[in-house]
Amino acid sequence: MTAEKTESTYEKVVELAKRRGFFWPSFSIYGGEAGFYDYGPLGVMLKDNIIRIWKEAYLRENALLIDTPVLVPRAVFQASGHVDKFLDIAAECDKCHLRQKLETFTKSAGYEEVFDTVESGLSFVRDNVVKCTNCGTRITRVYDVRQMFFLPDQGSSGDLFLRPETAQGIFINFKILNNLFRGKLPMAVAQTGKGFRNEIAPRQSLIRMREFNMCEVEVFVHPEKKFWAEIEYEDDITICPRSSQPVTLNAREAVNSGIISSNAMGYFITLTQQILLKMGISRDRLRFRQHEKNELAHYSFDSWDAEAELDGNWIEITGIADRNDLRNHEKTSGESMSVSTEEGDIVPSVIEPASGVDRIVLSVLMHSLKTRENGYTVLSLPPDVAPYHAAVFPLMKKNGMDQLARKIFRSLSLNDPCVFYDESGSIGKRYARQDEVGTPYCITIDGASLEDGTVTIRERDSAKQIRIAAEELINHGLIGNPSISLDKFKNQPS
RNA sequence: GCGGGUGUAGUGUAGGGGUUAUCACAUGGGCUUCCCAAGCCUAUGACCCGGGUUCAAAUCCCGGCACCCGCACCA
Repeated sequence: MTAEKTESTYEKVVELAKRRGFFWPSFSIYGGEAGFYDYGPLGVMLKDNIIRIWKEAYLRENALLIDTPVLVPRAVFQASGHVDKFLDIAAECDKCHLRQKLETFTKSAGYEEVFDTVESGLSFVRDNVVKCTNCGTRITRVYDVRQMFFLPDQGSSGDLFLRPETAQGIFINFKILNNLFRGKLPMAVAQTGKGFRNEIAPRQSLIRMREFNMCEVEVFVHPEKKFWAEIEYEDDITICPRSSQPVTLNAREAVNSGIISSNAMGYFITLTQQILLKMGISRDRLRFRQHEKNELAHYSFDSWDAEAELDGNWIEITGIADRNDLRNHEKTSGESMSVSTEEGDIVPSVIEPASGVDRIVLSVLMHSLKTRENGYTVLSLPPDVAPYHAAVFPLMKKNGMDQLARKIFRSLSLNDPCVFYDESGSIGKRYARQDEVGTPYCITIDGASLEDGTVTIRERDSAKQIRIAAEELINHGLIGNPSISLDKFKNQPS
């Protein structure tokens, strides 16, 4: 009676995540709350590594970092358009209580209207007969579903909202930041932090959460040129332009041929690909897709999503949007957002690469999950993304091997705290436990170590090992140490 | 939000009105073991929550919550 079921990669990762401590549903002793997940010990380390890689990549672009509040007064999201546009106009059938977007009702009745406000929706259903798609009753009840959480009247000037994106914290500080940057353009400002969206139907663990981690950069460029820097990279990118077939080419070609609209857009699409690959996303399971016109957010007029393939579905993990927020804030606040250039005063345009950290964490785990021929699981994470860079084991807990192993562990962890010590169970069990959480190297102290100070170091993916002086590892570290590069393991026996 | 399915140790599961609630793996301790989840001994650990039916509910019914699938949604 048990149906034949192949476990999806998603299910394997969720099971592994709970069992080994990457992430699990929050608040579970009180029944849980949909859309919230806790990061466990290994998950925090993995997530922090992913954020670090992102941050380092943008520091190399001379980006400025900033950290602004999660709670934001109404005026900011009034100006950005979120208060008015970041909501769904919904309707409920009085008889069968079917609730869905008003537009879903009106479209199936043959109308093309789009609704921005409850008032426009109400007057439409007064003037036109719109029937329930389920039971045929006339629709009269229209209401709005806000996608921002908010705390009514908690601020000194009224309502406080939990930010749905970190970006506004950068825009409203534009003048201060640009002064710190000595008035130059182009300029990039980066922020990492939490965002909140009141998802109606949170799903798929880390993919759609109501509280989530984001990494956002606002790149301020000259509005006509939209130029950041020469695109030096020749990397092939899989590109899906709006309403046409996917092509593979590098960003410079794509910009020159007009497939990608600006230098800055092309530059940051390439940079995004490089960052995602470094984090452990698979090249052949990554593509960049341009938004259809009707898909664009209210603030954006061109947008490309980096999408990762997960169990056959393409999921957005980063969005690169062309937006124009400074003008809104200039208009609403009365503060000038213009910058003096040789061609006169201009209000910069914004190119925004924005990443969902949690979705990247899940994608990296799913893309890294491998199964050995013997059925055991290996997480093939990039060494500097893995929670632990190495594990140290005494081959056996006797003859002083454990004392020496602990000593070597101590020395290693002075320079690199991401090292794990384990002396329990058989050696094979310890290797397998580390494989499953992606630890790239296992260092074993054996009988010979006691004689000459060498240890064996086993590489995760090949399960092969070489012998090396412990001092070499202690002095030169684990990540990027050429004496333990992958080719050193190639010709070793299994 | 809608419809359907599922909820039993850390994980995966068996059972299905009265059981000391099955099994495996994992986990702790011990023995053994000089390199890949080995073996032996031993210990800990579970019926999602609330209400109802019943002499008796983990089991049946209702409600809630969570997860999964489909639809809708995804600024």
